[in-house]
Amino acid sequence: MGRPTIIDVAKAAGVSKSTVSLVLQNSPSVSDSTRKDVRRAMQEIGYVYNRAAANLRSAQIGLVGLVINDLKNPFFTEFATAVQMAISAAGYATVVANTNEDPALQARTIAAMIEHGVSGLIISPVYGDEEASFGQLARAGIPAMQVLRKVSLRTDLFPFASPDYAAGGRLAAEHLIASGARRIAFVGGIEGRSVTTERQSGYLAVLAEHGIEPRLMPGRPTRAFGRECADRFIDALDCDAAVCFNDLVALGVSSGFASRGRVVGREFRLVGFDDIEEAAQSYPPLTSVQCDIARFGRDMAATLMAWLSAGEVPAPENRSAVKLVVRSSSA
Amino acid sequence: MGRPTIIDVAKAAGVSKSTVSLVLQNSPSVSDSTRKDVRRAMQEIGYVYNRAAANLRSAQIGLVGLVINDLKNPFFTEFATAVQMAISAAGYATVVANTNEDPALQARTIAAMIEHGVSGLIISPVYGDEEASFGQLARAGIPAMQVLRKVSLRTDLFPFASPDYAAGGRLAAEHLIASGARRIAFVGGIEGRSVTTERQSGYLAVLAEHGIEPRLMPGRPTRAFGRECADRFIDALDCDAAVCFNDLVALGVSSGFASRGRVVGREFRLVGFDDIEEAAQSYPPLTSVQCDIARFGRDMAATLMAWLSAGEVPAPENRSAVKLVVRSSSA
DNA sequence: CTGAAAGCGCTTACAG
DNA sequence: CTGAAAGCGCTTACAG
Repeated sequence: MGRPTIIDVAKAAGVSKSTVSLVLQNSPSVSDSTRKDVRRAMQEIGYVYNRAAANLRSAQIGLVGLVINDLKNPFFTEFATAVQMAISAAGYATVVANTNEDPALQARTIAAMIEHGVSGLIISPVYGDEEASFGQLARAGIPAMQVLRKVSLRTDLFPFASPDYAAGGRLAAEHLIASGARRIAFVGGIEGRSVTTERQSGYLAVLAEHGIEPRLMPGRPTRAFGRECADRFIDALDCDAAVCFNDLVALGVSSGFASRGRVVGREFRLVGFDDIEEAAQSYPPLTSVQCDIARFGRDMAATLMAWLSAGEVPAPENRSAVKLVVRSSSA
Repeated sequence: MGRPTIIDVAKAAGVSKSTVSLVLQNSPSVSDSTRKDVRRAMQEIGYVYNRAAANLRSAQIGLVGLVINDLKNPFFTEFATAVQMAISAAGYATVVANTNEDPALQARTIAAMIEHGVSGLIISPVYGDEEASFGQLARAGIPAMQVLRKVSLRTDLFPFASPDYAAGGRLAAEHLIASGARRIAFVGGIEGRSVTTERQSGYLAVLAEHGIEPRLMPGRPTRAFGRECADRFIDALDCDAAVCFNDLVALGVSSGFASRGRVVGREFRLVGFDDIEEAAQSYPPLTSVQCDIARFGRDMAATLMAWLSAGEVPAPENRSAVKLVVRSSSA
């Protein structure tokens, strides 16, 4: 016989199904006693609201898509959980998917989310083939924000927001120079990608101002790459400090130093980027550019909600402030 | 005018809407030329399938809920991404939510997912008030698996699966004894919780067999607690080894030792639990009980799919094999 | 304050 | 192989 419907509730309560529907929507035009009867009937027969049926008739609201390029990276995990919890607190549900840096998977994921009727999306996109993913959204006319990485240039359609990476690069480099470092490398980040370019740009600008030669060591944003670089610093390169593309690389450098019996700090100053939770917990504690990613996630959720419910289109580009948290890895 | 519907497609292609529906379902009873006409019409007018409407009429399939107690913990992150990607590969969508160890939030989350019409759920539950969460599922008759933590005892309704924690505790303790350790602590895990009890039980059994006095140091499953314990080991306690509740605690102990200028290994042997990715990358590399959580996640996805689509009810309780990965933190 | 009717975009028998 | 009709569980005007 399946789940009870509003018709079953109406029968049990002795009213019409319209009245039940009004109760469901907390309409003020239902008398208190009727409301109570209906609510009781729902309890008794175990009624559950069918949101899909409701959405079919009325405007589609209530489902938001969250598409993340690498959900296993703690920086993105923290972002995604903050967004999801804020959206859920606002009464929306979230479909989350990890696209694993795979453009084809991202395109399929977005197609599936559109079919499932999401009202809007927040996308931390993969690099590559943006047309396959963003083209569908443009045609469907679904509000979508791109965050953390600017991949589509159509920021009129897909407003972009991220922490101010360039400013973070500046802060890191200035701090190292102020601490006395002079031979400063920039470690990690895949060449040509927007986030890499931006994080490097602040570093490059500061070094140029001080007449210091930059040393770029591009590479994957992983602990493993950081460990490799630690060996290069110890065996071959003449550096006294490094700004890392992210904290994972920095933690890799730090652990590489440890495995060679050395400790980053005064002799080799190290700065990470993102300030993931682990940065403060590792030994030595890691100096890092703090993006306050949980707060950023909550802001993005609020921005999308305002877009969906009040039609407030976000600014095409928005950069949030960052700051440097100094710990003993650089002092 | 809104999005095009199958009626618009039917008009554009010059067929009835039933035929369009059959094309959508890849029914063999539509001629190839008709199918082509219909597909072309869909392209031209920018039709997108409305899955909610389809589900309303046919059996509800296609949406699976994934409810996770602490999505920021890398162990659960790795589990959740494995499940989500396997489910998505099977053509289902996933609604994911982090319940943040909050029973009330878990109950609200599950209620919302039921309203959104999930066909089934995979739940790594929070401890406490299980009736509020599982009661709804029982009444709604929705297939749901509890994984990683056994919270509801109704395993007939909510089949339970997890790695074999007790066996993991055994392996860890046996390895330490075989390596020569004699004063072995068990560090972390909140007292009385099922996972703690199980992980401790293997350790306790092995120590009893060898006539060794156990030393339980219960506590939060975090890096911070691990660091605290490192100080206690160095300053006060007479121990030569520890089995940790999870890798986070173990990494905390290891980093606590490092901050005191010492390195875990021969002088103090350390074993973690879960074998998260970081275990192999940290210094010194961490010996850990490997649960192969990604594979476990894919298995759970397959089990739920089989339940939903073929009615194969999972066994009430299932434990998957674990193994010990020995690295230098214990040798 | 409440009821009867139409409709949201699909699928599902049932004819032809 | 294709079409006309009913129905999935709601909401939305419109009467009363």
